[in-house]
Amino acid sequence: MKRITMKDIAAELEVSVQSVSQALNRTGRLGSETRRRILNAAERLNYRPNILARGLRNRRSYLLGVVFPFLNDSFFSRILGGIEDSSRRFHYDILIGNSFIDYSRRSDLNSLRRAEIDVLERMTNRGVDGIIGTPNPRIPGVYEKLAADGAVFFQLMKRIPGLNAGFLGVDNVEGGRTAVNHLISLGHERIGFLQTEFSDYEEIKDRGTGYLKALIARGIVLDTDRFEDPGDLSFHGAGSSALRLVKRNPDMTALFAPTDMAALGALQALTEAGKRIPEELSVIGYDDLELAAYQVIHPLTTVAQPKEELGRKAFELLQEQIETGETRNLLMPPKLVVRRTTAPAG
Amino acid sequence: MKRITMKDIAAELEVSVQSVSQALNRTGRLGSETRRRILNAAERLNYRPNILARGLRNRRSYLLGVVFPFLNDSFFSRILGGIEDSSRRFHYDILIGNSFIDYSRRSDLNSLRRAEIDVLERMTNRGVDGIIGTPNPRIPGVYEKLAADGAVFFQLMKRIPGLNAGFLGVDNVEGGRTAVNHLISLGHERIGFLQTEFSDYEEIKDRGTGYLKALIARGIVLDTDRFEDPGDLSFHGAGSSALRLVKRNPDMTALFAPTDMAALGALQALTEAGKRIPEELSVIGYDDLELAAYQVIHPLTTVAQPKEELGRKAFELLQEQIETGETRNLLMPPKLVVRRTTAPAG
DNA sequence: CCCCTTTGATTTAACGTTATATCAGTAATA
DNA sequence: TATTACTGATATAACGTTAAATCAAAGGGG
Repeated sequence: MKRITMKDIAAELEVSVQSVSQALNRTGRLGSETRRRILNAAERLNYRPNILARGLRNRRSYLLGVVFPFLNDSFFSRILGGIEDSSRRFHYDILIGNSFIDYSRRSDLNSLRRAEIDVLERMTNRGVDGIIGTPNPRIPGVYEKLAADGAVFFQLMKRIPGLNAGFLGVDNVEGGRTAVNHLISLGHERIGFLQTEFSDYEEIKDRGTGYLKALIARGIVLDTDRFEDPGDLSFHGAGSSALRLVKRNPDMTALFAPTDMAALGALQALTEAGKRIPEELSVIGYDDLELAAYQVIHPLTTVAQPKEELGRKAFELLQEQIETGETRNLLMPPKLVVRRTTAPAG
Repeated sequence: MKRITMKDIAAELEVSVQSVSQALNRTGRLGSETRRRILNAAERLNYRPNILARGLRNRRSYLLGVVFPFLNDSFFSRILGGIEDSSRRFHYDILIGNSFIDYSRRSDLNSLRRAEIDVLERMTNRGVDGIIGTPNPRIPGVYEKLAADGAVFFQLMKRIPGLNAGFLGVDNVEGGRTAVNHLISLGHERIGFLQTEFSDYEEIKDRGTGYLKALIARGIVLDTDRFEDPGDLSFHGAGSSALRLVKRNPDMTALFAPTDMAALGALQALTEAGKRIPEELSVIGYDDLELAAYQVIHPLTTVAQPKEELGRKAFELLQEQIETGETRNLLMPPKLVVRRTTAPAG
């Protein structure tokens, strides 16, 4: 079944194609009677605009690219949901792509670079008005080209130093401080931190900075070197780290794990080692994954990042950037969610 | 910075635009020397094809629509990852949309219908070659129009009765049977089932059918009415259901929860009620959400649906449908994942 | 009654690409 | 040498839409 075009409507009513366009878009000055007839015919013939053609002509596609390292990740997919939620209202459609950023496996940078460029090029070739993405800071020189390809880029969560593009993230230093302040306010002083061993996990480093700042601000004297353990922060890696920390610091009463996954790994390992939580050791995580909320034995106290809100906000900022050309940077506050892995120090 | 078009290359080399097109696409018959010069210039000037224009001309967009009830859902986002994985290789891009718009508000069928139609229309207006989606069977008459709008539709996970469109799902009866057979093989006979109270959860009903069939096949005599409890299968609802079941059947030694979320709710409620799992009661779930794998105390035995594989396969089938016009239905086998919530009956 | 403005509509051209037809020149065939 | 067949390139038109220019007719003011 052939799709109805403006041409068809024009032929049907013996008016010009332009009149049809004007009636449908309420531009120009068309007699109300003619407009009515055209609108009627469009309805009757089930006319649907061809957005490709419109985009070609207008050099404005109302298409948005969204590039995340992973799509099959609960964290990013919730952000995506937020973006979709907003963009729909403004008649933007979303083209998705993942860039395969893979920190843990240390896949070679060149192929990552290729993959990332490839996704972006495919999007710009489609004429996207803009791209929201979480860039890989280890791969420089990828996003700089974007502007040349006519697309506006907006950075979400991660940021390329010196790149002239908007950015929205969460204040990780503040988040770390919030987590540790919570522990301190419960009476804890000897607080451990699961540090990352990878130098480019900037969010984790920042959360560690927040940890230190919270301690200093409260005047807590601590050999933090002894209370930090650099591991890989995977479920199992974090478990090992936590055990090492506990062994090294028998007097430790609380632990700050900078990701929920790490917190779960720690919980698992510690529980199996016989530690009672939170009676003997308080644990706090970071991210508020859905994983965390449904822990059967240990609903996890954590710091929440407003995922849907991040997506919505990112879209607003991108849109603004498209309209005005101005780039804005913004930090949203994280939020503490108290569940059942933390308790006053005995 | 203006994007380079074929026109620009043509002007630069003083050849026709058509020659440029032929060189780039290896169509027609162009002298190898001319072709070389054009390819060189394209490279040098950083030419990028305009896929909108190509799509307009070719009436083939290499665009795919993906419509799920939710985007911010770990289950669907993993499927999406699979689709993306495949489609990328064939130079398809993916337009996403979610059909269950008002998840916060309690929405009536009519607005759901509007939302679903809206998403689909936006996609067809973009000239997508096809749409992969999980339709809402409670809303008939939505997808029938799609063909008229020139788009191929492929059903994933859920199916509209009588709709002439391909379908890919998981065999839920078989899955239910697999789960219960596992319990039976561990020596359990008095096995409970968390039934749904909603009549249109066909997957759950099917899993229940599998439950019954497994019992019959092994010659187990059971008052299944007494061992089923129809609840809402949410985390908390499943918890209440599980408690009711246990109270009503003190001799019950195993429980089949037809979703992981329900299983977690049951675990939570049962554990709090003092039930030791799996010593006193075996529990098996369904879905293999990431939630399940990381249960600290109770890593969950479950039936896994191959999510990424589903996505990939769905794409293959859709592509085939685009190429040949033939629609295929397919059922993939679910897979048992044994973890720590099941043990031999004491 | 003529000029000017307004109203309502059409014509033209363009967005970037590509299928089809065409054309000029050369080589092969009769 | 005239005819045919190929080779390498170009010209034309079209996909569906819309901005800008144009045009015809009607109304208004002096």
